[in-house]
Amino acid sequence: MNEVVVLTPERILEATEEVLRRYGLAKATVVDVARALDVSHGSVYRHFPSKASLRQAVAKRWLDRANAPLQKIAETTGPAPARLDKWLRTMIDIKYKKVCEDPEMFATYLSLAQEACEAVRAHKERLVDQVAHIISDGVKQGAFQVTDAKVAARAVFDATTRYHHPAHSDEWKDPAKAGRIDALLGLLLRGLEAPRKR
Amino acid sequence: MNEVVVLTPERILEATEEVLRRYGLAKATVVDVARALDVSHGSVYRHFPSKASLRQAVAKRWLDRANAPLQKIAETTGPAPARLDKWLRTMIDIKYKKVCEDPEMFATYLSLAQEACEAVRAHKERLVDQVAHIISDGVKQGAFQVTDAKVAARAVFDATTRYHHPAHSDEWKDPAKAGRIDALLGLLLRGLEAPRKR
DNA sequence: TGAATGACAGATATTGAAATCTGTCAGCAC
DNA sequence: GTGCTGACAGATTTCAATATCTGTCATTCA
Repeated sequence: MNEVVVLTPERILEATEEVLRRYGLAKATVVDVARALDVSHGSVYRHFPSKASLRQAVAKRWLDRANAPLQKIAETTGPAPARLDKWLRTMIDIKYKKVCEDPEMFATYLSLAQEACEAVRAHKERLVDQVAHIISDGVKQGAFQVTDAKVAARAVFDATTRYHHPAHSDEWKDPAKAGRIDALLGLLLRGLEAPRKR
Repeated sequence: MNEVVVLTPERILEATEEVLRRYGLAKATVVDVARALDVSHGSVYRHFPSKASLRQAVAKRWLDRANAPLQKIAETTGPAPARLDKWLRTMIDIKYKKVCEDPEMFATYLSLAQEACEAVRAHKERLVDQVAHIISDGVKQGAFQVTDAKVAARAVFDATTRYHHPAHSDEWKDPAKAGRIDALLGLLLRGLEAPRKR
């Protein structure tokens, strides 16, 4: 009787994503998820204490997937300025591609993320740590002049908000975007490389 | 019979703001505005072609009021770096004070602004021009090393988005905010002052 | 004559009853 | 026992009728 696949959190999350894709955030119900898995909705509650926690788990998965490629770049070795440039452009690109490929699903994940703000906070923290790691390398290499890598990383992260924070996604189609990003990243890199005065 | 005050666009805008303050954006109707002025709602349509245009005019007034103190700073003379720092901190402060003093009204104006996106675009353009003006002065003074003041101004404006764009207003109460702003502005000023390589 | 009115049509918002959903739990099946 | 079911109470959402609002315009008034 092991032909019947066991109901795991993983399978539920998979089904939830599918249901969200199909019905959208507003219409997706726990009953729908259960129906997709061909179980009663009570069973879903055996694995997730509430609909909110199920949604949070979906959001977390999504954030983790977005994090992976950036983590890789952060761990590379080589000249820090080029790496930081690459990292920032990749982050911007990931978000941009997500919103272009499937704007509806992007909006869904966005609302989901707003509910799971603690997971988002942790995600941002990880990203800032990656930037701090690159900057720290840059200091060791003598390329960057920075007192506190973490503080500088946060400043760089803040400074690029406009190009990676979903709240601004409707401005990402601006044809002048590429040039503006070049100017911004150039300014930031110069700021990191410049000798400190204050 | 001149005791009866004439109905002017200005008076209508005044009354509209009052109605918005009282009833909130969702509940404020043209009929309410007319009632506040003790005229028929048809009369309001003699001065504004639609409810949307009335709202746009209110938004525009609001943006103009926010612009005035910044314009002053931009027109000051003196060392550009300090002026730029002052200008940016003032902009951040204006927004912060607005949201603290009356969060509800801030939210109202925010929604209003989203509808009047053309007016917002023009407002931002004015602000960037002010920054460009300061940067341009800095270049003349030999303090800044910048090829294109307007491009650099846009980069600075973009970089500070997190602290002046209303979409992030719920993060402005962060106790670490002051330090993060210091780090960000320091980074940007160093970037402007640093000799260009690229 | 030019500003204001108020009645009107169509669009939009409100409301309350009915339907659906969330979360719980006693009981069933393996 | 462990994992699932399905019926249930209370919360939430839907839907359609009802009310209100937006925008127009023929008419009134000074």
